[in-house]
Amino acid sequence: MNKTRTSIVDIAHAAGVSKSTVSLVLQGSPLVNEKTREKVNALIGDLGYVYNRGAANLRQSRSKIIGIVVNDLTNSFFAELAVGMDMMVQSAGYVQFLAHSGESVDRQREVISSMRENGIAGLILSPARGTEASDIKPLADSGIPVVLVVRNVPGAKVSTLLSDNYAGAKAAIRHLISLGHRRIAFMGGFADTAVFGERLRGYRDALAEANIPINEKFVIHSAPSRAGGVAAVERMMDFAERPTSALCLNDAVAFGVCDGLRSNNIEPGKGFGIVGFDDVIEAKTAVPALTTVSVDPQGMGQRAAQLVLKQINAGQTDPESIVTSVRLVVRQSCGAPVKQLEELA
Amino acid sequence: MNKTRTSIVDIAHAAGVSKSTVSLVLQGSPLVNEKTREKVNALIGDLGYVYNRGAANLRQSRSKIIGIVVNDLTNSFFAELAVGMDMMVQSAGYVQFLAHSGESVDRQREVISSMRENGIAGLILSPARGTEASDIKPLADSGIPVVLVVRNVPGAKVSTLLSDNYAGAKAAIRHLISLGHRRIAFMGGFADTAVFGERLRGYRDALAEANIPINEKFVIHSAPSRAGGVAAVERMMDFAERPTSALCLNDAVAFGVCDGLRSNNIEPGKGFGIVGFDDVIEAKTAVPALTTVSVDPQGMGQRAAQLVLKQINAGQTDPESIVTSVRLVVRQSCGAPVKQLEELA
DNA sequence: CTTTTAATTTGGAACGTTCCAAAAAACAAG
DNA sequence: CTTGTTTTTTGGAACGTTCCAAATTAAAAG
Repeated sequence: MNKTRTSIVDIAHAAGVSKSTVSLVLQGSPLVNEKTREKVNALIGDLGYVYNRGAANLRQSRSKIIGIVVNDLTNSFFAELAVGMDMMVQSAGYVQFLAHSGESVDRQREVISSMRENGIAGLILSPARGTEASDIKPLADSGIPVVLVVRNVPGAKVSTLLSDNYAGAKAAIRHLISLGHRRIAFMGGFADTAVFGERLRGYRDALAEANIPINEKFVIHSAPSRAGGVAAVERMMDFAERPTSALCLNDAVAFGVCDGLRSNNIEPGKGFGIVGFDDVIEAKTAVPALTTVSVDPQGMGQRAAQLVLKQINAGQTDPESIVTSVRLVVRQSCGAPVKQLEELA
Repeated sequence: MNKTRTSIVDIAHAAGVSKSTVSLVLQGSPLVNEKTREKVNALIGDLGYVYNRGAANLRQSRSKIIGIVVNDLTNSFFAELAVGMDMMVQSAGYVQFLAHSGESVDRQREVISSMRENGIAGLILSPARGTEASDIKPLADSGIPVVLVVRNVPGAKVSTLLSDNYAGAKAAIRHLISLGHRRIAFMGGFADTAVFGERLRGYRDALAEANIPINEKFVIHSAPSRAGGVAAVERMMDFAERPTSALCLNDAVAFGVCDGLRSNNIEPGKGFGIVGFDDVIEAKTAVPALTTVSVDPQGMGQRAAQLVLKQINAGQTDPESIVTSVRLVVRQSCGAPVKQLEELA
């Protein structure tokens, strides 16, 4: 109903002080006298004043807004990542523009440029497939800290926070080998992402280490989703010599593989060993509980937020590359007894 | 590297025109001469100018920012809801503050007040459990359109967009009855939410309609999550006379129920009929594919965004209450042949 | 070449803050 | 009562836009 929002000068007028004093009160300055502070604070409540952070941002030419762009919010791994960031960002007194690129680089470009116009202080980006260094260059050049999470972008000179995909995959394969498996597949994903490449490399190296020859047919490409997991199993059923177990690109694929096996009357975890990757929240409660490489997306989100906040506060700093460690959580789906392996650095 | 961001007056100076003219160009006004427009646009590219939307917002005292608060992003129903909103919001040229309240009203309050300080033009809220009318009153009073989605808040005089929980539950139960079930449970959820109440009411009425007496033991409360579904089954296994099927509060619970049945060696969809609610993306590909009441969260998100955008553009309008229709999607988990029932109003 | 009309351009105030240098007030010491 | 010190308060400029009324320029008409 108010024609015009009440401002700092309205309360200054009501309190019989200057707008500067009110401003001082607002920022909790120790310079102001206790009595005037009280008077002003009372008026703030009474007149229903709401602080205009936009005006402050303009004057100070810095904002308390962090941009977050996530490639796929409907994937629970990324949703949890976003939640982790959200926690950190909020508790640092910032707000976030959180957008979903849906794996579209065009969309991502639009969103980033819009965030830029709105004056973000930093950006956390979980890049869409196909993102190029040029997509983030202008931002970084203008001095806005950028942190890349989960996926890297070749050639980008910004900070990154990636999980140790190589070590995780290697640990998973070693475990399957220790259970006696020799015909081990790698399911899900396409060759165009760094994540896929690193995990596959871990798979290959672990097999080589155990002197198990690699059967290229056992690397089964498919969409990195639940449906992709089903598809991969269908493909596998045609093989003359079938694998006895599989490492999946991520948990979504692993669940799909379980589904696919069931519709072929194979009991996941009994007739076939499955290891996922990511340790999404449902991994624990699924039946069979999923053996998986735990990445702790929420924790990763928090670290990413901390990193960008640190860079914002420090002014410009050199890009930092962090690889977060990962651990294999052994549950039922690989057919092993339940126990937690210790953290592997 | 730039000490100071280049502004409208910098390019005005470079182009030898006034800042007003540049402003006109920026807003695509037809008043400006084609040649000057070109000159200005060229300079904008060359000098790497980026529009400062914050300054514009300040001057115009309206923004292009929409606040979205979601109670639980890690639940894929809400994640998809958010994605639907995101699409609509972006394509209308707005950006969004998207925050996750984690079902905490305190958190939600903080987040809303922070959004208010940052000058949102409208708010879409999927409220945390326990939200009260007073939590949104100040916003609504100051003329900012608010749209409540999925859950209602008693006493709040704002627009709402809810799905037809009652009709959906009723349709689901009728279907189970038509398949010959008589002992039907209702699993998941607690009595303190409106959604639970409405779905339960549909359950009761459908049973009453068929003259099936209601066994209060068959309403099994539990957390509205996958783990809650497992827990509900455990509870059920102790019953002397067990249900033969269940309507679950939502799909997450339904998946949990499948898990729980399997660990008791009951095959979901064969030994026990299950119907979910929401139709999340995995419902289709799960094994068995989940029979569920489809709510189309993404579509709902879009409609919510449209509604709030409409209200923003229309200035202040009266609150509007929309109930979105819902349809039963019959898949495998209830043991029926696959077919789609038509939309029920 | 003047007048009228239409097309373009332009200062400057305003939006709600912060920040600075400086003024005012309060207090203490001589 | 001065003077010096400390505490508190204060105008006014600035941030980067938009918007208005008015000025300037170009085109058309006479």
